[in-house]
Amino acid sequence: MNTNYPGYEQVAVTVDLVVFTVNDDALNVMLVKRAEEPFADRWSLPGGFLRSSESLEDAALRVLKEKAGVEDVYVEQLYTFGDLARDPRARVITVAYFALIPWKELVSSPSDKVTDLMWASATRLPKLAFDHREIVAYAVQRLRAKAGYSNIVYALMPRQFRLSELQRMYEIIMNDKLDKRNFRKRMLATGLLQETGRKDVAGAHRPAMLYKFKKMEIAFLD
Amino acid sequence: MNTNYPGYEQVAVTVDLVVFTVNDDALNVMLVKRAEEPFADRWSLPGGFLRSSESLEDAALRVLKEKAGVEDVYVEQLYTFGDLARDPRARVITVAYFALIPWKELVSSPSDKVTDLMWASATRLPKLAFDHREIVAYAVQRLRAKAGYSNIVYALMPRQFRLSELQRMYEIIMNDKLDKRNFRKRMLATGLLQETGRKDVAGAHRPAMLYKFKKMEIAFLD
DNA sequence: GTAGTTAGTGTTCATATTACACTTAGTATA
DNA sequence: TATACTAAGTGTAATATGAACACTAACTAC
Repeated sequence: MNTNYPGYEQVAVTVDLVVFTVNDDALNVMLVKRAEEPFADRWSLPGGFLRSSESLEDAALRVLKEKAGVEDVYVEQLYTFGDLARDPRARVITVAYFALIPWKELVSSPSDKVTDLMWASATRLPKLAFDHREIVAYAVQRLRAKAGYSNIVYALMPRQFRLSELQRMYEIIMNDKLDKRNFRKRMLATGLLQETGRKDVAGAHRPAMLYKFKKMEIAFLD
Repeated sequence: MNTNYPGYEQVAVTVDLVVFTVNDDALNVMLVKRAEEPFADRWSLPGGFLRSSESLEDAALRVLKEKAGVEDVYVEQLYTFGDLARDPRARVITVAYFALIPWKELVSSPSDKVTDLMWASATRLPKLAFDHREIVAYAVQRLRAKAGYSNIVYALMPRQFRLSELQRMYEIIMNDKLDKRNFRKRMLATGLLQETGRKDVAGAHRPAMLYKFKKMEIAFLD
């Protein structure tokens, strides 16, 4: 790079991802096992160095594709962590992103090739490398806040779903029980849901109407 | 730095500040005139390169002290901008912060020495260097959102103030007119305000009670 | 055909938000 | 010293919002 700038000192930049999915009644975070020092063999967030030929967002999408094998999912910049001691070897700042992926998109993805990958409950994380525990905590906080005032939860749902599944999603993320009637009233009042006309016939009980989102955009509510 | 890391490529990191103050019935942003290329003589946000010996937050505070001559003001990380083309000379990503400073703290500060400095209305900015216009727009959006659900506006107020001044501050930031009675009811209901017992006697009218904040911390409301 | 399971539906009550107009306490000046 | 001027300060009624709450419907399994 051009080093004409005065005051320039070398700092490395990485991009780390907090990839959320909901499965097994829990909010799960994607972790990868580090192969190299520092923190070899320790679980960590998927990430990588920013290349000089790609934007931050491009880097985040690249990591997401490499590690999770997915594209076209919800990604948002979270925060930039730059404490001096966060990497014991060198000065590295990391731009953290978070991503939301419906579980169904993951089981069909080619990420099975990656062996040193796990999904850990966001509330029961193993020891993580660097300051990644702090990054996850921040991401959970952001996700909960946004679930409260936007329809961001959409990004975790499959294409069609029962209202009870949508309610369960909210309950898992917010870690709270919701009233069925009030929930349905509120959701339908947004005008963002559409009946598909199809019913799901799973189980020994009354079939449920399947819904989908009219648009996939994330919007502020109220 | 240690370059053992695989995949590392050189990227420079700067910190830029969107410093807000309210004066003259307008939300103003601090601008400095660039001395050097690129964008020499163009107005820009105050900023500087991240030094390898300081954290991101330290860098933001350093810039704030150098350019605005203030310490102990509200500072919050805004967003990190990293498009490829944002700096025509080299690959530079910038971690943007925004700061809130009561106007009264500025007039008494030694920043008068800095000559190439101006305060521009956030809605009537001159042409800015780099992608700084976009950064300001993002900061305004964040400030407005936070004014709606937190007491962040406190950070723009002097130590003592009339309720009508506080109302005016909200009106300027939100660009909206508020009802006097409802505003006072709501503010007093938060329990965060305290009468000082002193009245301000400015002008040919009934004197107003002066209030102060019980704590300076920024809190979420409701 | 009976038991089991989830889907689906309205109303009431409490709380929060909005709209709205007059009196009070001071200064300036005729 | 009375009158005009200005901003401070105050309450209530109407409306909208959010919370609590229980039964019937539709299907499968046995």
